[in-house]
Amino acid sequence: MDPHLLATFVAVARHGSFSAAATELGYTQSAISQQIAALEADLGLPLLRRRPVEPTPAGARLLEHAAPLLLRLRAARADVLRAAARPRHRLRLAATPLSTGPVLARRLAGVRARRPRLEVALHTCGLDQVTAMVAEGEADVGLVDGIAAPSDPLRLPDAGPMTTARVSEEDLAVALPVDHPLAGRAALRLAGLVDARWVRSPLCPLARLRDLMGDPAGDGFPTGLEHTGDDVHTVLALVAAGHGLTLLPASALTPLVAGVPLAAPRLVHRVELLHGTLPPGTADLVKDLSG
Amino acid sequence: MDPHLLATFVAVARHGSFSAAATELGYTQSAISQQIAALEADLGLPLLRRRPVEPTPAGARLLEHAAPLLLRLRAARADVLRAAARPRHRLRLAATPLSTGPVLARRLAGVRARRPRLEVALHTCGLDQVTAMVAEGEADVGLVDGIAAPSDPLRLPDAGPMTTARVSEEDLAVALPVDHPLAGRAALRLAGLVDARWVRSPLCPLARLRDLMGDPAGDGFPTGLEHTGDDVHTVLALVAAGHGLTLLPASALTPLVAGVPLAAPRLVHRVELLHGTLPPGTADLVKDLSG
DNA sequence: TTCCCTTACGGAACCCGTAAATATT
DNA sequence: AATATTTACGGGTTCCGTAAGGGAA
Repeated sequence: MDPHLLATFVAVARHGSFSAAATELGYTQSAISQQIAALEADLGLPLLRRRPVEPTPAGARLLEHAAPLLLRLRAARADVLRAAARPRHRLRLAATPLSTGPVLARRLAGVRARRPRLEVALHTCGLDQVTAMVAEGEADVGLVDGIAAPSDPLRLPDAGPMTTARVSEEDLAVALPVDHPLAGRAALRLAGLVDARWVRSPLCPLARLRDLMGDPAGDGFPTGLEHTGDDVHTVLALVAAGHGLTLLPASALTPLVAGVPLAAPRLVHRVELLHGTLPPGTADLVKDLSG
Repeated sequence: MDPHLLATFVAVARHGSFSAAATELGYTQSAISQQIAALEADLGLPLLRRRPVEPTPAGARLLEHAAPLLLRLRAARADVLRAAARPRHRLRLAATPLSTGPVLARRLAGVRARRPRLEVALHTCGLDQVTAMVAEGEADVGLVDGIAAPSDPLRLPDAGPMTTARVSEEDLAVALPVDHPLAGRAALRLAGLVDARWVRSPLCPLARLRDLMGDPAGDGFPTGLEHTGDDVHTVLALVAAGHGLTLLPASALTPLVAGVPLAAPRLVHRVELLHGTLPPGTADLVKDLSG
């Protein structure tokens, strides 16, 4: 189970082709063929069906393990190197789009005011990428958001030992078109909305909602439209146009949409700060950010 | 970061000696020396100080990553092989000692009554070993227990993607010597016991209690005596002899000790069932066990 | 000196590229 | 026939064992 072989296996499975994987990895097709053969010999099982190239059941299982394993390997390397790295006067932040609410923006402003020479780089992307960037040391600190019961921690993808700290919790609102029949309500219950049409987007993970409603595998929260991307503005526009509902922190609402407070179950939009071993000199800085 | 090198690094660090690690792993000292040199060259950092052999700060960080990484690697291999394995009429259970309460024992009896030809092997050991055994396929199903807020899942060590299911939740009791001044109380609050003397044992993880009391790094729950082992009987004897208090599920109490219900915070002793990909034919069996 | 790790060196195994063979569409 | 994977083979590298070389107690 050489990680090297595991990585080529993942590449082959992703491309569905030995030759394409070879091109990506800078090997010859022959080398890829030999590597896959070596991996299959090691496990004593066929992992890929050929022509067309697709994983066998055993291969599919291995694929589920491979990516997180390789990530943790990179994360371990990054963490060790980071522990021995020089102090920087540069803070690299990775954040999910909704994590940068007013609470954090204010704290970040405070940090910058106190340290005028500090350079801050902020990159926004999806949850998995944020955790991966923090794990691999491409970002010093990550900011992630999600929906949770009050004072419950977020459930984050596992990329090795990392520290999390609560940054803020904020009320959730159901975003609706302004002319929606429910737009006038004072508050809404989630249970009454499981059959409404929802916009599926990474900003509002419906699977998480089903989970919280005690219906993990169920078919609640049907989606008329699926949006891929990290863009809050787009989602608001989709909701305003009547494509479906979504759940957002109250501070993210705009005049484009109507926002009705979510009454029950009691859920919050939670923001957490995420980091591995911090480079020397940034520890107090992180403390300022987490409050 | 070859896992092979990582494994020898762990062995060397554990033994504090190149030669001892060589003996354990079946290599010559020279080979070990070269492997460590290769790992240090790969990372560009010294990982071990020599004479005496002990990890550098960077090496210490790597050690924290290495063990879980190697476990996940073995777990991935086991999971893939398991997916292709033959059905067995043998169920191998691994369980923490307190996980086998009356609820589970009854269900297990039911399963055996319905499947007379089924052989059951049960091994009890600590939490980390149970998860490792399940991950590596040495056990088909694991049973683990812990203290949690009601209907909250347990926090388990991470050994790769595994499925957990709630088996039972039971009230907790504070175990006291029968002649203890508090033994007559109708109920006790945990907050009033943070300064009492406790028996530290794997059966009642005090770190977890501090965590639940919102004092993760604190010095609450002082211990007069530390017990290592998986033995409930011994812990009860220690408590009865006045070495300290402990927290146990009500069903584990014996006449040796007095048990006072825990009133606040509301905590339960929770048992969960843990398994990876199940061998064909055992899926329904697991469903019976989890209820 | 003794113990223990490091370095030098040689043989075997491994890994990848070239190129020919083979299988599927 | 065309495309894509497998196999054969050779050169270069890696890896481990033997054996000699150092440094600390």
